[in-house]
Amino acid sequence: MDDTKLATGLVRLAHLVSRVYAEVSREFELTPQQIQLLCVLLDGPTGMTEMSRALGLEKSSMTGLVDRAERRGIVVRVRDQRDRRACDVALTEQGRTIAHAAHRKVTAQVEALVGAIDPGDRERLESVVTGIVRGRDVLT
Amino acid sequence: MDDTKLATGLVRLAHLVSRVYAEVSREFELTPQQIQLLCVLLDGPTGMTEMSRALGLEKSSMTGLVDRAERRGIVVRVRDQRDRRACDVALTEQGRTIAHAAHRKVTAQVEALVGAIDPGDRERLESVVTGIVRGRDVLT
DNA sequence: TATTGTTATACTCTATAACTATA
DNA sequence: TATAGTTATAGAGTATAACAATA
Repeated sequence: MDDTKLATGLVRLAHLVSRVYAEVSREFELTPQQIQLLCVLLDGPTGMTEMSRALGLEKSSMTGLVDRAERRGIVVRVRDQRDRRACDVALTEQGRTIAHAAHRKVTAQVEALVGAIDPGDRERLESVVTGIVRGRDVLT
Repeated sequence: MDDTKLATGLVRLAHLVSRVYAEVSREFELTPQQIQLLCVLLDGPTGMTEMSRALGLEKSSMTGLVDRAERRGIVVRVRDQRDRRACDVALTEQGRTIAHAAHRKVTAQVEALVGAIDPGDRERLESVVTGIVRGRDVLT
């Protein structure tokens, strides 16, 4: 009974997925973090504080990340009218296009990684992975 | 038939694992990359070129990574006697201790993330995940 | 006073290009 | 010439601490 075998496998699988993420990001000439930012913005929170929590970053790190993303024209800061300390981050049109395209590519490549597996296994794996992730992550 | 559900779940899982990795690394006052380096050295290649391939890094990035790891006393460069251009990187005693401890912690936390699942499912999943990862990754 | 976000600073990570030394 | 690794450089990511503006 090796209680760590599944965990070890999942860690390795996660590394493989990270590699895919990095490769796809490069195709768009962006960093993995910038792609991640775009994907969060697709259907996640938009405030700096909320996003830094979602991404597990300090607020000051968010500032820099958004600064650089803004310089690249993929997001814009929008001042919040109700609370003038706050701001929302919004995708530009280019940002949204890249977000969707990157998501599609990553998904396709990860799917290719998984390859052909028994449909029953697929369903089991899906439900386990979904169970693990549910409520713990905002990312795409 | 949603062909992207599993892939999306795996991407999210990868992010969660990265978070676990980052948190554990912090406990040891090392970066995720340094912990990864230690884990590769536990049973992977030891030459600079081989390792850079295993980690998906440029040789020059490896140089810096190993420089900093060496400064921290967790690895040492050992000159290769047969080929005097090359060097092996070896774990120090402290490095080996940290590598094992970090691996245990990461594994335990991911295992906790997985939670209780049917033993039959677990076995199936193990073999599926192992199949996906086999031959594609050296990391722990 | 508490919260939102930024600035200043220091380190780390990474890639590209040019290089040294050895094979 | 080809290979193993380093150096130089530039940009990106991150955290901590101190700060400004607003609530």
